[in-house]
Amino acid sequence: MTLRLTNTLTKQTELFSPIKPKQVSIYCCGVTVYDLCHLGHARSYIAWDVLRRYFIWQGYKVNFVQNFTDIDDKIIAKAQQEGCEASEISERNIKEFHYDMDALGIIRPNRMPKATRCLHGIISMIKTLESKGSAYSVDGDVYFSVMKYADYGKLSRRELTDQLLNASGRITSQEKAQKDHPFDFALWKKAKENESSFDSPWGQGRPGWHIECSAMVLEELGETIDIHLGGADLIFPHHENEIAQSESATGKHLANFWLHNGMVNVGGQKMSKSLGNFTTIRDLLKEGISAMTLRLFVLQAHYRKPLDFTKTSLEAASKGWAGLNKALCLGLLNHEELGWPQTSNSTKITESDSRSELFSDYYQLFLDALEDDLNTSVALSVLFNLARPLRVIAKELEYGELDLISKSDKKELFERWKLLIKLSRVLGLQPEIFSKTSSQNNSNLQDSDIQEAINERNAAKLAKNYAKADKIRSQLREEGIELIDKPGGHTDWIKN
RNA sequence: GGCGGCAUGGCCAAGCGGUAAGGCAGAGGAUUGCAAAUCCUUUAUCCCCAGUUCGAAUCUGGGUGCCGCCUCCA
Repeated sequence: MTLRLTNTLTKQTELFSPIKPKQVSIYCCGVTVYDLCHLGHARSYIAWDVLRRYFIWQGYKVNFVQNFTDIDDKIIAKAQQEGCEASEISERNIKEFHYDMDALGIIRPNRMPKATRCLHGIISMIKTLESKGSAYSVDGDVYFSVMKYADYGKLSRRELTDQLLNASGRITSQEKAQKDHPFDFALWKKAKENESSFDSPWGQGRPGWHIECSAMVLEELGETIDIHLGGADLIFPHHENEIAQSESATGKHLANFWLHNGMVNVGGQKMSKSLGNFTTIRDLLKEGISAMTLRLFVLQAHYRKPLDFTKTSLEAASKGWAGLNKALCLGLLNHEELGWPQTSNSTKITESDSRSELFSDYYQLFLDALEDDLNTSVALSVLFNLARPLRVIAKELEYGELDLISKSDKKELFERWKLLIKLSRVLGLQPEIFSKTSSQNNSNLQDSDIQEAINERNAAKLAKNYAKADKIRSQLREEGIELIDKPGGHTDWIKN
């Protein structure tokens, strides 16, 4: 295999080779659980889900760890606002996080440690850093000394002296006074009054933001891991600081590969909580945007590039998915007519049996695309090309022209469909079977009412009373019911 | 001020030196009483200028515009 990934550390697209053969250790920076996740989070975790599915597909044993930051200023602020414990806020949002990620079809990480449950490892690492002279404490706060780490800035490629101090305007004057160097950062923060806090050798307090990841990587995966993941906005300072801490503490490289995903933009600007221009995953799902549409939307762009979120682009993805889904559903809904074996809608990703001789060129294109730094745009184009003839069949089935398809064609089509299903699964795209009488029926009409209206319209059509027929049709349309006339006088309907 | 990214058809988006994937929209066609839905066909020389090369969207230099990061951030 020849997987190539763009490594932020070297700025090169490098051949990936794991520390242990056929095994890969991955750490992914998770969310701070103070609120619902938005589309930006979805993009990040969908991209990394595809990376993980690729490894599983290729027979790797993947150990994927992703943290929950369950204690921080915003969680504390929200708890005070709601008059509850910080843990209530974080536990609630962890549940919400799982709900959204499960809905998006993201495979759950093998382990999801919480910062507040890793205090032992965190404190022990801070002590190590203190003993090595990389950290110092000031009145209950502990800081990491950036000048003690020679390679500081190697990930984000910046010279501290060239940086605008306090560009974000978020540093307090107290902090400034305590620090030896302006870029020193907190490992442990002294608790303010009435704040959730934990015991430590430095008094009551809580861990700084960066240290939890360093401690968790060490505890869960070891000193050096294969891949470290996160959003591009974490490169500096978060990942830079993580490297400084971990490498100062262990003397080893933290991660061989650093991968960063690009941001989701809105009107050219980054989607973020602080700008208030975000759309939550929950809202999108509630609006009826399907999880697979969101996956397709995200995967149509390369993971490292910015992706602009607009209503139009989402609609385009939705329609694109509808077409792909039609092909994917073919073998599940119409296997009897086609004489195909019944296939379960399994979600399993396996390498075995997915290399069909008939369509090895598609297979190869797809594999090459993913191995080229996760080029999901090209991978998707393979899927669409694979799906096209299947969509034709779906249409012919609808019109009862099945006898036009020869037996050998049916067999070949089955191979094509099987490959499509399997490759789609690597991208996490699962067929979504909708019944027209879905529970989300928001119109007041019963199925029987609709059928009655259709009968009435068909009678009008036979009498060539088209004005009446069209009136019935437009009335139904206002209720969100779209009529589909089929040959032979039969009329089907779908709900928009 | 420093570091980094991006600029491809109406919109989104691949492309990594050999003459532009894919999705959406549009147009034409099949089908239809007309529609809708569906399927088929079809639409670009790649921000500007200068260079390297037999050949550049792709490399080099110079512009222009947009965005991200510089201690909340996926």
